[in-house]
Amino acid sequence: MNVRSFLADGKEHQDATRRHLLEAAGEVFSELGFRNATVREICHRAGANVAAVNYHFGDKETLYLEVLRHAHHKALEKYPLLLDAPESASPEEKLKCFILSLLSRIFDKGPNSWHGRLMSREMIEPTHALDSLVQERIRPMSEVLWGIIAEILDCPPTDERVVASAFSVLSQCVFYKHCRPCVGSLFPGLLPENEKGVARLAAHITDFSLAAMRGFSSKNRGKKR
Amino acid sequence: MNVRSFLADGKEHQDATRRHLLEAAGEVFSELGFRNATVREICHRAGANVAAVNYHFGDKETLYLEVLRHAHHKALEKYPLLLDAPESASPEEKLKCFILSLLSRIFDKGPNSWHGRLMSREMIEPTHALDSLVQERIRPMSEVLWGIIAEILDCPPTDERVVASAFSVLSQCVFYKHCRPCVGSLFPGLLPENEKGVARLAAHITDFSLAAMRGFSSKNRGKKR
DNA sequence: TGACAAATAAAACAATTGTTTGAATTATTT
DNA sequence: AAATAATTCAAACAATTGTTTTATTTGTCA
Repeated sequence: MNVRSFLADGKEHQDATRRHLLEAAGEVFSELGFRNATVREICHRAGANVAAVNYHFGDKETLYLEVLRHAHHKALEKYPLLLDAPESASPEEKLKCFILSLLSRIFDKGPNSWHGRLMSREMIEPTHALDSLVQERIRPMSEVLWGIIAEILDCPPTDERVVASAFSVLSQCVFYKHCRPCVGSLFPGLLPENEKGVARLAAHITDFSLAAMRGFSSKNRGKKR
Repeated sequence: MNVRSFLADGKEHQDATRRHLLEAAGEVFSELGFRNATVREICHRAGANVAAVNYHFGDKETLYLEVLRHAHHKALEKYPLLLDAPESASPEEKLKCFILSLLSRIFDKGPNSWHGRLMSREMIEPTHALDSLVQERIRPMSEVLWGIIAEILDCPPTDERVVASAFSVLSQCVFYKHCRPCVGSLFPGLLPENEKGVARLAAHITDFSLAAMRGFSSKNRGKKR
């Protein structure tokens, strides 16, 4: 069938429709979810024929998998897990960077803003792709977070309080995305509209979580250190 | 068309198919969402003909609205906002009850377990019904929570930290439901499987949030009291 | 019991959607 | 330039789904 992907050597001007399909599909999938997105709408936005998806990707599901992979790659390329935090930074500083990076990915605007939305949607309404998404993307991210929190709590990373606290941090980050219509209807002022808003939200979540964990680790006092 | 709903006086044995449709629709809608749920599957589970939905409710969307109303009524009937907490309880105790009640509604098992799932789904993938859901159900709930947190933080209930902290509490509660497949794949031990698991999760969220807010309010020290 | 309304059932309708087909067009190679 | 492969396109197919229609059954009341 399509052999060009195996020998794409500088011929980026080729595969134009394929790339257009990936971009359009990313938008449509992130807006409507896998099942509600229609191949016709995707092809329309890509300026391609209805048969283009099946010709270039085989079927709708394979296209979706390719879109997820593409988004994963692009999102982490733009926002590394800890942004520009140096290895020597304190765990508190790293946590702040982690939260800001995650929120930035989730609330990214611009032509790639659908990356975060697609990931959020996959977490809520999982397809067959969830397993690999968790293994390749979410687990490594979680392990970084576990490491940071273990340092803050002064616990081994496998301690249940570490995992629970990590989920508490993550939950606050994804909440504003998952429940955006709800939050917007309830208290519009808290929804971040720009980079400044994202930073403000990140600051709150960081403060809240650090205060919580300081309270936790104060119970440990005397056990370690 | 159907006039029995206006004069249903003790004739509960009537409207059997109507009730069966409501129950079946609740299950199917909560499992698949509004658009992915099919009238045929609902009618099949209700043991009714395909035309039953249109005969008894007019169309699929009206059925969905009726199901939401039904679920709202039943869920709050079973789990009041603060459970059995007395009016004189401390705000910390009230917060604990609030969180346990919310989690109980979300993770309720049994024949009515779809109530919480349906609400969660409506928050994530809203239909036209979201507005009334927020006004009738979520806003009153939030105002109770704001009041509790305002007491804990010793702030006026309109303070931005109160609203942000309330969202931090809510986010932790809904996270395990919204991201259940993800959490299960990442760390299965934390997903509550029974009443005891729900209580344990509620305890963690309460501890975490109270510790966070104690840290917050300590910054206020000297300003009030 | 018989007339009338309510409820149910089977079938069909109309719209949507993923996919396939086969011809036409474009690009690449010999 | 001719031949071959790759791509695009219009049309149609097959399956699904919300809704409607029409006939039949059930229940109620005079």
